[in-house]
Amino acid sequence: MNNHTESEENYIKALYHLGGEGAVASGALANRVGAKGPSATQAVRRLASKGLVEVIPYKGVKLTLDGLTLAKHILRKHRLWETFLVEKLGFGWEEVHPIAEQLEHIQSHDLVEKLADYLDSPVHDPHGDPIPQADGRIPPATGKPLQKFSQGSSLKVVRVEDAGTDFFTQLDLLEISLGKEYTLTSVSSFDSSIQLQAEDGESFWLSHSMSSNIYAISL
Amino acid sequence: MNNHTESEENYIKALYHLGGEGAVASGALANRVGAKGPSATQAVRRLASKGLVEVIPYKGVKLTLDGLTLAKHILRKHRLWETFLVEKLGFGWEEVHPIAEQLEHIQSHDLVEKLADYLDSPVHDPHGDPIPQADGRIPPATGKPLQKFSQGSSLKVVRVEDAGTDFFTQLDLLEISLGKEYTLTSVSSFDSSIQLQAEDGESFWLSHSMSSNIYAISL
DNA sequence: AGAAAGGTTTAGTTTTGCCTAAACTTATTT
DNA sequence: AAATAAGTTTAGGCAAAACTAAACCTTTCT
Repeated sequence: MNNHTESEENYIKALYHLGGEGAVASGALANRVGAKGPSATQAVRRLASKGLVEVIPYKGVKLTLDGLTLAKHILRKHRLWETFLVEKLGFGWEEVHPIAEQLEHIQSHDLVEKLADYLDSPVHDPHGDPIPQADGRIPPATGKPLQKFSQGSSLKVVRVEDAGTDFFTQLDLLEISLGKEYTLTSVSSFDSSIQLQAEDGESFWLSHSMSSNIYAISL
Repeated sequence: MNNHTESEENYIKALYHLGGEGAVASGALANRVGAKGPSATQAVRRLASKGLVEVIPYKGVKLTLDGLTLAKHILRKHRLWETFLVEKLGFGWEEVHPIAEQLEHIQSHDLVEKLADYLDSPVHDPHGDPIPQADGRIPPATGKPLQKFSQGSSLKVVRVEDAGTDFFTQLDLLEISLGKEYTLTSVSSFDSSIQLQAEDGESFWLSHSMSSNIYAISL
């Protein structure tokens, strides 16, 4: 009951991302894993026979408790590896996802815990996403999107959504990174773009599509 | 031509271990990868169609140049990961092999080179085995087995064969590790066991089966 | 040289995991 | 309420990778 294929783990992960503890349509699932409908239906049957999901035909698929536990464990590994890649090996945050997708399937309880220790038991990964802990608990996701802040507020960037390579490149260009602090100096009522002022006084504009993927807490 | 399955890589690795650049019988190959004869025959056909091996039916299988390059690259990854697991994560040298067998299949050129940098471009892994370099060159395997040394010689342990968990446990018990220096004080002509004296003056006996798996250089 | 032994390959089956095309359910629209 | 659209599942293939049983080369022994 401890032995899962990479494909199975990918479906479990997708299910968790799409629905959490709730039900997911097979089409959406197929889409997420990059497969066609029938492949998902079939995969889901295999998962059901292992007790990892519950299916109501034509309605949706839902993780069981076992499936949920597995999903969180895989996510834990994924985010620990991402942390390792950025913190220790010096990768940029846009590069780590595909590599962590491979590393998350490595099976060794010892390895995961030794890696976590080595990284000083991190609670957030390089994107600011919470890392599920060994006991299955998940730290709360912090921050709210930038455009939820009102003009004049001081804020600290704590998380960014994984919105593709171009998004990350743009972040790097603007020298935005986790922990940086800004003041929201202006909000355009025309296109919802916002203006941030950095601590050094420099200020710049951010499009709506940029700011909606950047999360911050107010200071 | 850059995309290989885990199974394929395992056959390539086995081929390299068994025969290096020379030919290997399909039975021995099957044995090494833990499969039956027909599975090996079939796998070898797949490899041949990708240009990684040359087959002479009923005679043997041989790595092509491409196959050899791939084999060395996998071995490089394997030994770099073993080094990481021991040096950075604090694993014992008897624990790392099965984990490295999984990690060696991770595909990312960047990852391998960043890992090597992070480990300060090591030339030997935790067992003293040479790590193939990025250009494909392999540092010479150093040392000769302990029983090749004559009484009275001073030596330094530089390599141990992977002779199973019990062997490593025994090494740990005797506090033998790479880099340690000893004087060979005595050789039994009866059972070929030998006596070593450590730098602190402590001396102990080693059976033939222990000493034949320990390699050293003379000082 | 002929026969037995040993190892290798072929033949046919199984499981995972993907695909396309066709059938079937559910939801929406008129 | 019937028809159509949209989404889901079944049916039937295909490739990788393993297996057993049977056929086939090689080598070795008498």
